[in-house]
Amino acid sequence: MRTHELVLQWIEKQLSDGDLALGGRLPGERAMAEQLQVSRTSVREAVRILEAMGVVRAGVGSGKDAGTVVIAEPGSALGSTLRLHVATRHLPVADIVETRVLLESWAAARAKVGAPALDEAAALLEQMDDSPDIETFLALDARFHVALAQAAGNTVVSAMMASLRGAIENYAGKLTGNLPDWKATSDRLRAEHRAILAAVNADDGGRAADLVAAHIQGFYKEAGVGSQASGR
Amino acid sequence: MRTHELVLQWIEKQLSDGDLALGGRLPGERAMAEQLQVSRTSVREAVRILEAMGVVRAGVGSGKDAGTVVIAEPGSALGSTLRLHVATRHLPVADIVETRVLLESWAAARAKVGAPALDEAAALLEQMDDSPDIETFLALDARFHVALAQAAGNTVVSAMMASLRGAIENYAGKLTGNLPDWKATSDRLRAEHRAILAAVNADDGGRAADLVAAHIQGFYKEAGVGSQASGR
DNA sequence: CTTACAGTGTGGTTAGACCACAGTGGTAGG
DNA sequence: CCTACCACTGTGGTCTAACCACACTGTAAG
Repeated sequence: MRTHELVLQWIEKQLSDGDLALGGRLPGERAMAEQLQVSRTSVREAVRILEAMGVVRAGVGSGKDAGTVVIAEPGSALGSTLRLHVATRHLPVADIVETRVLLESWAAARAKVGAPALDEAAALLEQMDDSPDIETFLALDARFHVALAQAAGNTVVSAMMASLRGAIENYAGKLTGNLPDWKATSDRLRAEHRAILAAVNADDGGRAADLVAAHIQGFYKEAGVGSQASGR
Repeated sequence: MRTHELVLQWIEKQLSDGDLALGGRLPGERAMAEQLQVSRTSVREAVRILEAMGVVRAGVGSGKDAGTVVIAEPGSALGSTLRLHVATRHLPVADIVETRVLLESWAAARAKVGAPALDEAAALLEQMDDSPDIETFLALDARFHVALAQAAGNTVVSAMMASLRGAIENYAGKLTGNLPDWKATSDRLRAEHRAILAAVNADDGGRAADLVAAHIQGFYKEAGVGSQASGR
């Protein structure tokens, strides 16, 4: 077994045993190295991996943002991983879109009326009305979809949904260039968002799921991603 | 931007541009360091991250298994990430099981009759008949479920399903200790497997999906993971 | 022709040094 | 007394240079 894996095991055990909790701080790299009798390099490699997994965040200096602290951001981490695999052509964009439809439809159908995330989603829609800028619109759109997914109350589905979105974020941005009329498209997307949210709030899960599926597929279809789409 | 991120960007660009393909070899660590004008340490941190993502595999020595080669194993990588997050108590096991049911049901419903993966699944069932050993049985069971998921033809769903399974593999192993009668349980699981496969081969997707959902939920319920189950 | 072995290039690991950064606390100047 | 400055301390970030184990390759000895 390689040295940095030993460090990983040790840290994972600390987490499992509850000796290290969310928001907690890892010992300094030098301290860990001495404690485990390994070099600081090996400790750093382990920390790097955990950072890539969204399990910790490393900060220099001193004070509240300093040191290596335990966080919980599986979404961005999974997103980076998927993005890389898309780059290797092993994961077709079409499969990602299809999976997104699957997860988001399920989440829309299961969304709990009254969930705080739904209020956030509504607020985001208001902001989108005043955002003609494409970048801003897409950023808010992403947050809207994540909020919707969170309303279903399954953290794993939320994380995966966010990661799928993140994996093809750049890709989606480029696709807007294919659109003939951005204003018309964004108006339509806005209307669809409101319809989806209304269906969810009316506790009509089936309708909400159908609307979400059509919403996502419609965008990629208009932008030129068919079911046989090639990567990039 | 940190140095190792620069290296990551460079490698990702090589992948995106097609200069580096699946099965391809990265330049040696020393060569990359010189080419990018960074230290070998930073190159190694980048490689570690890619390795954790299942994008590359590093091997010592020389010859076929040596060097750092591009692979595509998102499943195990995502699984490790999820497992760590389960350790932080941020991802409840119940959510993982629920997501597994969602993905596998979908895959069972979409499985293409005649897919090679179905033949493999059938062969695995034969092997399971001769495997009274719990460990062997569970390993084959995992492969059976993955094969079933692959028959739907969506690489992202396959990878995620495999990762979910992997994330709670140890957990599932411990759960078998809760079972009153392993032989009875395994006989039932075997029968359910055959029923699922039969439904898929009969192109009865709806029935296959229902059977899969009941199969997975049944196991965890019998082993003591309720919908409100706590992690570990 | 076979065998043994030095050579070469790979990743794996280590030690030690220096840097930038951000709080902390003492101190000199107002 | 108060304020502004600045050295101090501990954090992660980076780099260099060396050595190791490994696995193949080519060559030389038998």
